[in-house]
Amino acid sequence: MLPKNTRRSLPMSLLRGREAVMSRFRPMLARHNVSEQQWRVLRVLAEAGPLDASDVCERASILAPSLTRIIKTLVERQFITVGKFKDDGRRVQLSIAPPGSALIEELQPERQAIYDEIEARFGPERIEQLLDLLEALIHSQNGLGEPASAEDADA
Amino acid sequence: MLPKNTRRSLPMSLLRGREAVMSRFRPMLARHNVSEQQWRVLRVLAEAGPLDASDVCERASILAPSLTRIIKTLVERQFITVGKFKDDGRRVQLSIAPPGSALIEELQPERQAIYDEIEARFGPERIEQLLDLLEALIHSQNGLGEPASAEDADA
DNA sequence: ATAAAATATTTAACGTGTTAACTAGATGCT
DNA sequence: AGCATCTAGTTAACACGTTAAATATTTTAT
Repeated sequence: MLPKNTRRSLPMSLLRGREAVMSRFRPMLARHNVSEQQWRVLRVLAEAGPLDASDVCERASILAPSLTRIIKTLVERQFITVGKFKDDGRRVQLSIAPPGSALIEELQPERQAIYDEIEARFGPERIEQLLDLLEALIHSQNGLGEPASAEDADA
Repeated sequence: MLPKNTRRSLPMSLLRGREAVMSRFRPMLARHNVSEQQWRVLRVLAEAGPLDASDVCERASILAPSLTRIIKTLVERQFITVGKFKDDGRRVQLSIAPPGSALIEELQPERQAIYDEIEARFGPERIEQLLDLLEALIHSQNGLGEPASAEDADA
């Protein structure tokens, strides 16, 4: 059956849930003039080393046109560097630069504190349950509506 | 402990989860030239009758500046009507108009089908679990970081 | 080798998210 | 009444989401 009201629907609840969590982190990011998405790009590059733009898009859940803009501002602020691959002139290699790493390290304690408070209020077990459910949800809906890539077939 | 990697974190998982669900509805909305947010406003007004702008913002999880723009386009397309309250010259009353109701009714079967497929893939029980967890998450984080309104005190 | 198809990224255009500042109308205080 | 304060909504400015189209490069097929 359809969700009767607007409040108990998957899209709305996921939106509100995300907002509830992000509202904790937003002030920290704002103080350092970094957007949510810029921060995700920095973290991905810090975690997974140099990557091409497509990989960053997928890992940070950012669309390519957005990433193009983000790259521009992060390079201007010297948080990342860009280079081209020798064997493929189309691809761009993104790497985190020292100021970028420094920012991540600087914010680490505050991130920790915020995450701890969220966990304390919601409960560590429920966080795990929620993450498991979300992962299952994502996988359950994978590769529908899209032209279906090769991997999804019956491998 | 902090989420080690970018994938298993609450903000990212909530974002991906929402995207997994919304990607099913987006083609339907696109075919009718209605944005996600415009659609939420229409549904809220259809469900809860005439409301002022603040109520719509809260129910549809849309910020006031966005709603101002959305109102403009929905009025132009005659999906809603606006009026002022007699007893309070600041407030705006929003009502759904016949073309708006018609659109909602027209899309109802397709919405149903999409929701059914999501449910079939993910499982009805897990949807309920997820909605319960999200509700708990939202309530657990309520009224933090904000100046703390009167109601939140110790009522 | 060359044209066609595929891939990686960018650009464009429009709508929304987000914060801050602004306007207008309502409330409260003296 | 008159002034400060609060509240509802709008405007402004900038960044991102989203789709479609464009560009450049690589791969595939002939």
